[in-house]
Amino acid sequence: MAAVHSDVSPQQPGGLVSPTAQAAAARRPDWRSAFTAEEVRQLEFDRVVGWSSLFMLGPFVARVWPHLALRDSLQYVVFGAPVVTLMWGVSSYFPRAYLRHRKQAMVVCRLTVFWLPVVVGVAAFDATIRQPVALPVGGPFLTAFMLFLATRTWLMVYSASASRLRLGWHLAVQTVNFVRLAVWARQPFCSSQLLASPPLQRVIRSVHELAALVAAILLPASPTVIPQSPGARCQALLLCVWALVGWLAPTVMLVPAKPWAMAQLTPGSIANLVAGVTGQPLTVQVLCVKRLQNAQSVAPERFRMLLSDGEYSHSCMLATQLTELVTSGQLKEGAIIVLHDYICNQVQNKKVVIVLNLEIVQPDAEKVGNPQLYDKAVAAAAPAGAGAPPPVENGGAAGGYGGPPPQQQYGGGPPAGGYGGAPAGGAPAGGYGGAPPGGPAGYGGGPPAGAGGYGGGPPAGPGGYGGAAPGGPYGGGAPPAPAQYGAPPGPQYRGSGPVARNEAPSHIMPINALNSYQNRWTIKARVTQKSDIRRYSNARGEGRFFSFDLLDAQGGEIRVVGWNDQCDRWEPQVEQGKVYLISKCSLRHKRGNFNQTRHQFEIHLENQSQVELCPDEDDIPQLFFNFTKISTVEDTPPNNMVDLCAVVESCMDASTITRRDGTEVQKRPIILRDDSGRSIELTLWGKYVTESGDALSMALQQGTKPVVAIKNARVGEYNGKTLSTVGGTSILIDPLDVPEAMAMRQWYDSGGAAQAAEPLSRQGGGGGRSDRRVTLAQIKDEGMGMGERPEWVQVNAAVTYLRSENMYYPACTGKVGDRQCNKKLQDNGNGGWYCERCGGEYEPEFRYMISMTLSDHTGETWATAFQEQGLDIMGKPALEIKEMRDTLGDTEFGAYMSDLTFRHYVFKLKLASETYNDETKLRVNVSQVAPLSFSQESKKLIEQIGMLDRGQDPFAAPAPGGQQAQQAGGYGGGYGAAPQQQQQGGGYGGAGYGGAGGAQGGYGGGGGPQGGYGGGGGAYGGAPQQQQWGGGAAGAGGDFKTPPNRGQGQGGYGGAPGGYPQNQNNNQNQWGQQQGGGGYGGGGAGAPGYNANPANFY
DNA sequence: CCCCCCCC
Repeated sequence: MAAVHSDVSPQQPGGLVSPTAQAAAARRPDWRSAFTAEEVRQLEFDRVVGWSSLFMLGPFVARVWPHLALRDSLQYVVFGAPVVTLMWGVSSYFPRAYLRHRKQAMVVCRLTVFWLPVVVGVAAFDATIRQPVALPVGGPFLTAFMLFLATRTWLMVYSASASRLRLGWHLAVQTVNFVRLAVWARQPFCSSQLLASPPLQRVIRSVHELAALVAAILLPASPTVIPQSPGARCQALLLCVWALVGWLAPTVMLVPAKPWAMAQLTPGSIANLVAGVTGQPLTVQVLCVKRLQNAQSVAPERFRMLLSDGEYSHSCMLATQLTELVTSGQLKEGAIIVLHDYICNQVQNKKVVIVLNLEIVQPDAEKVGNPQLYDKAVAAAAPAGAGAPPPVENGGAAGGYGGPPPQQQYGGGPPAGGYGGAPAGGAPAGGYGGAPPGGPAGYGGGPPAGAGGYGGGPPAGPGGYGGAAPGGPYGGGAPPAPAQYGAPPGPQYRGSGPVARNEAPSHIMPINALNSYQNRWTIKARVTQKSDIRRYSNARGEGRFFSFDLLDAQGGEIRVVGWNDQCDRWEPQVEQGKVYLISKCSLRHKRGNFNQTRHQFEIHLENQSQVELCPDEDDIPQLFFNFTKISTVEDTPPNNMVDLCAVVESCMDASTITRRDGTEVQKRPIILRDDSGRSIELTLWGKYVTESGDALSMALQQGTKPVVAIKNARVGEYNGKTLSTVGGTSILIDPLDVPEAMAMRQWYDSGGAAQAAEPLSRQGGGGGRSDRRVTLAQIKDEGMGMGERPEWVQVNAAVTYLRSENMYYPACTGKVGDRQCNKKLQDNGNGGWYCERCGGEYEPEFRYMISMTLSDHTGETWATAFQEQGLDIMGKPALEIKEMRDTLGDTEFGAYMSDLTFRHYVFKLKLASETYNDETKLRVNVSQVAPLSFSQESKKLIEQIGMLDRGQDPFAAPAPGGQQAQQAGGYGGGYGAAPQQQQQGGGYGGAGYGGAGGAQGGYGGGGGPQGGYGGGGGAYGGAPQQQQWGGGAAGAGGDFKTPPNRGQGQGGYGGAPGGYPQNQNNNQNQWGQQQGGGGYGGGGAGAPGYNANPANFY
């Protein structure tokens, strides 16, 4: 029985109860007696619902909490806690107060309820699903999740409006929710690459925010309206619809992300490619892959592909950074690929398309259709004045996701509302971001009536976004020459009207599109790493330089180098982490192993170069990671760079190392482990010891094992595999915005810590030392050091004998290179010392070379200690020992020496084989002497005992490190994963085609997060089966059931006007021009393009 | 215009 609640007067909370009963109730613990049976029923009901909600919300909150930004958390606390408390909590503890304050509570609830889905749902949930683990069940699972969340919201809204639902209904929903939670809690995270895309997240957020706003405005503000009334119910229902729609929209978009991409080739792709229409991912088939014959032998290997959209084909170049896709066999003939990023350059009357980023959807497929070469088709068609395919704006905003099928007859003039893109702007939502008021009028009206059709001309498109787009280029029949744009206009251009004016800013190019065909460019990027000034001197003289690495919003990386004067000029100005506009520099092929960026070029600063600080852009990630698991480092050749996300298991003490040139450097090894079941040693060098090492060891001392995200750690081969920091290494400790780090934390805290980790760096049984701890007997038994390479081990042993003969020698102080010669000098009899190696007389330095025996409980060995270690053992410089020996008597000196024996140390020994007189023997050199640390030794023993307990052999030799060298994946997956494309879409859409900026609109930087993905509440759907352009009107509120099938020409996807974000400076006139210029379609969907693992962006 | 990534 629903809705029995009647308003209770605040003045008479117990009005229905007699004073006697009230007094009795105050004395008695049972509060029920203070109320009527009806009230008691209501209160009992509220209590049950309240507690079950709390119980359910609790685990959810606990789970998403770590993923919430502070702002979101605060919102949750501010809005979420009161609603739960007021609505239900109070009713349990203070029923009377609850009744008295019920009205006020309802007001708070009502407001809060609008926020809850926004806060908990969008922020928290999006945060959790940014984890790029792609579960096969992700889609359906998310759908289920969304449904139930929506249902729950529904109930809350309903209740908040003073309506009542049967307890049974609540309980049923809660039960299902419990089940759902139980299932969900078992999954690492749900994931969808599509839903995880930043633009889509922004869109979803915007939808919710707008919906919340609308709901808040529509609902009456006075609490008196809230109690039972048909109006209140109606509002409640409206809210429920909103909740459902808000949640379902992303869900529906999510599920078919992949199937869409695979559905079929994008019609008109080739025409678009050649026309240089970018902004939408194009699904095409690779018909042929050929290596380019290159005149220069040094030039990198390049490939050419014949791409087909099923109807036409065109030859395109593959960017060299994608070469590996071909050489590794991933990209081959027949493959269905999605082009995410490409550029088209006019080179000597030929259109050269370079594919910068692609995704392989299907590695192998039957040839689709019978495509003809596009160039030939155009040539044949042009004279005839018909037939050649115009560039097709797929996913034109209103024009529908699939865009018109190429076979569509344009010539006959568009149907009413035709490609004018349907009044997309007319979507009620009006563009959630609060699209410019002029929006609908601007381009909604479709093409001018007099257009007389689209003219049937060959590619008319390019004229559009060149921006010149004079009113109505179509209709006239003569298409404007395709604009030479080379570089797509950047986000700056979006919606800013024609750009053929003088104040046109220079092109902001995606870094990945920089190429040697184009020298007027500007890039906008963040400095992710900056080097120190380095000085060098070589045959050509002395010089200095510095460099910094850039990352832009599309994930492109490139290094900038400044030499000499430019170094002096820019080094002080460029700051790590800041965003700059950079232009007028030169591009060179990158050389050498020092540049870890994924770009084939390097930017060099010149006299006229501009490096201009910009306000920060959230769109530009701080760092770009391409994480690998520790286990894969085993097969990574030395000197490769890897990015790792791992738990810091332990952190050793810092020590100072003397380099060969005598300079000193700090070193601090740490042990990393991850969920691949392996661990590895990472040596922090130099500044990393203090910058990161100190924080890490502090955290470890406090008992937490930090998670680190590391970019550019260098793989080394020493006792298995090790890692080192280099100048370009970045270490983030417990980064909140790196989902992988969150997942790693989650893994570690939920059982990962207890899992065994097999070390990739061969090392002792723990205690954090990097060399294996052995006994002297083991050295002999296992034949250590008898292989080709020396081995380093540690032993806990005592010096049992120090041979005093020849324990020091006169060493040559001459220089060999930058090191001291140290060869033994010959006494030439006249007080001089002669060096055979240096060929002259040198001052001697007495240095140690001590032969001694070491013993432990298992055996004994001879070993040699040189200068530094000798000093540690003898406690005095060799010269002093020499003087003692020369002056003291044998007995006294012998007593001094024997006093030095039977002291216990932890020795680091270098074991190597040595062949002398055809006899191969083990040579044992002491390379480090450390006094025994009893606590450390005890720890080690405890560990070893523990291993015995677990049935492991604490003395077992570790498995040899992987030796096989296999070229690491390099660009393959990682690169392809970067979402680089699309950025232009918004630009084109806005400027030229007059359509809404695509989803990408938001992506490109400058703004317009709302970039037109569909419009407000309902924009998504539409998808009526009409074969026309446009159809976008339907976008306003179509059904959400069926996603429009890409390529079938349904309208709808775009729907909304969103493309013109409000932060653009459009004025009405410009809109008008755009309408004229572009008219058809519009930017557009483009959503599927984002399934390119944007999770790598932070 | 071109630089070292360290140690046993």
